[in-house]
Amino acid sequence: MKVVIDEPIPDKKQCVDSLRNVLDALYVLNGKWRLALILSLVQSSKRFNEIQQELTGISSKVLAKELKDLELNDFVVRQVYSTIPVSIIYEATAYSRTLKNVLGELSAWGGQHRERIKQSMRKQS
Amino acid sequence: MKVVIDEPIPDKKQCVDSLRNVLDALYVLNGKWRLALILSLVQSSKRFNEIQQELTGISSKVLAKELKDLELNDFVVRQVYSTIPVSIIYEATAYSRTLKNVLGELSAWGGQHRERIKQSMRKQS
DNA sequence: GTGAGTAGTTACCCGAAGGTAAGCGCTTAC
DNA sequence: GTAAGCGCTTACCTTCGGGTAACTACTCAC
Repeated sequence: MKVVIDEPIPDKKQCVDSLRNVLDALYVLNGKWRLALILSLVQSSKRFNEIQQELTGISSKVLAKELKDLELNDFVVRQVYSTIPVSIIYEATAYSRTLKNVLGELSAWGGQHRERIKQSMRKQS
Repeated sequence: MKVVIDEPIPDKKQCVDSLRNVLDALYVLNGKWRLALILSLVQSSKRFNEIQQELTGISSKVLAKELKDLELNDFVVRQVYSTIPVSIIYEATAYSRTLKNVLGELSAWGGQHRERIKQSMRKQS
């Protein structure tokens, strides 16, 4: 590891790296519903219609597409249980659960963000 | 079958709340460049062209639009310094810095996600 | 005055994301 | 047999995020 003195900002490399990491993460996680869908399934496995009820507003078309994508990328498993009639349950994989901290922080931030918005609404009126 | 305590999952409310929080957070933070742009400016204030070089691939049009959006939402301040010629510096606000944990977790996850992808590439070849 | 740099704006275009609505194959309930 | 629920699929359409490229207005250096 050679240290080069002509780097004005000391930890520039770290900055560039973390930027790249975030860009890479966004590449997979980007989308209106994706992270929320993962969170929903991490909280508990669900069937198609249950998810659709929880994520109010998502259309069946988009949900089906998102589930397929997430299955391909190993975030979700589609389990078919041979009950009568068959139950189709979507389950989060262990890999989805590596997003636990991300989702936790995002939820915390989202909560305080909503509070902030409420405050600024009050001021305006 | 109706159980008297008709909440089967003990902390269901928490689940629904965190889901709503994530949805609310995504509403503001969603977009291909948004979070990366915020991170870049949290790391250090920059001028227009510097940002464009760091976020390789972003067009001037999209960058200008994103900066305007972020300024409106109080994530970024556009500072004009009357040097000769004037320097226009974009700075992250304190509110951007409340995203520190989110960005940290996202970066950490992005890093290990890239490793994982590399592994699976190797297996396939 | 010519070229380069800064900080954008404008016009045009494309593709993907996402919404709407309808339908399908299956089964169970009435 | 008819309706209703489940798990989707299909066709259609709209919106918008985003890319390209050209251009502007200003200043400085040569």
